[in-house]
Amino acid sequence: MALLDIAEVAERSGLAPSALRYYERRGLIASEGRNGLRRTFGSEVLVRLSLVACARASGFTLAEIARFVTATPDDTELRVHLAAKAEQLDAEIDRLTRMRASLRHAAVCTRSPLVECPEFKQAISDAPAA
Amino acid sequence: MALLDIAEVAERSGLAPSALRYYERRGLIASEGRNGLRRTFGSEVLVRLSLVACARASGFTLAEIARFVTATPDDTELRVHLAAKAEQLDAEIDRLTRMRASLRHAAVCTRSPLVECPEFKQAISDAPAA
DNA sequence: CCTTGACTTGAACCTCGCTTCAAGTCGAAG
DNA sequence: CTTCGACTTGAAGCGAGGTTCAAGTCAAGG
Repeated sequence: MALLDIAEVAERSGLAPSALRYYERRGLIASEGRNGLRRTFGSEVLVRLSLVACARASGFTLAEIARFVTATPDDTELRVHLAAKAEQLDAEIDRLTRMRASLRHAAVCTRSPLVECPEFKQAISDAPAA
Repeated sequence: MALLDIAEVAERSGLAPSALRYYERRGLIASEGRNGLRRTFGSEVLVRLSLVACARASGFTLAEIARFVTATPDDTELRVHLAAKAEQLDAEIDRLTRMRASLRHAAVCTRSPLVECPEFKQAISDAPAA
């Protein structure tokens, strides 16, 4: 099993070396050891980084992700947090779906200014919490 | 038509006065005039702030929002941008939907650590761009 | 008129997620 | 052995989205 150095991990993950060091500092990833001063990583770090990317894209902060990657099944507090986060994602999916509809309308609308269009406003404001 | 002062707008919008001043500076909102030095706003600023909140929650930057709130139908470049943004929202909705499924699974999973669960990984990695 | 509360301003500050910089280290290759 | 490229470190910096602070202003009320 070949260890990867930071440049390789960076190349294959699409992240900057500086970001990898930052992530290590924040506890999201860990190197396996050192070759001199240089970090060496197992190939599973790539899977970890893929998860990090996905979570970030879903609105998790790095602190949340760091918390999550070390989680074990008996971590009840985290489970509650995850369930709550899933609820948040429900709301966000709703919101994005509506905003997408508004944007699609705005892309063809003839009203001036666009944001005063009743149809646009309607799509935006179909919110339970107005 | 009663003009609102910044404290009232802040109260009713849930934003800090400092945020309102910041938004004004960035061109997202405008006061109607001044009472002495104090800003006075028309009640339609509340609708505007609602739109701003919605757009922010959908991933727009303040610069994008400022651009958008002044848009007119002949603004072709912006229309292209809006259509592209709607596509982005498509992808993001997909992503969030998958992440939500992963979180729901993680909330009940018995695997340790949670992120090594194959089912979890599967839900995350059902990505066209892995 | 005076007082006062809440505004104003501009600049410095904060968090987050990074990046850049300067000075130093060191393994690998020749 | 020397050289050198790419790493290391810690600190300072960046942009985004704000917040806080200190000093000043002023309308409204008494």
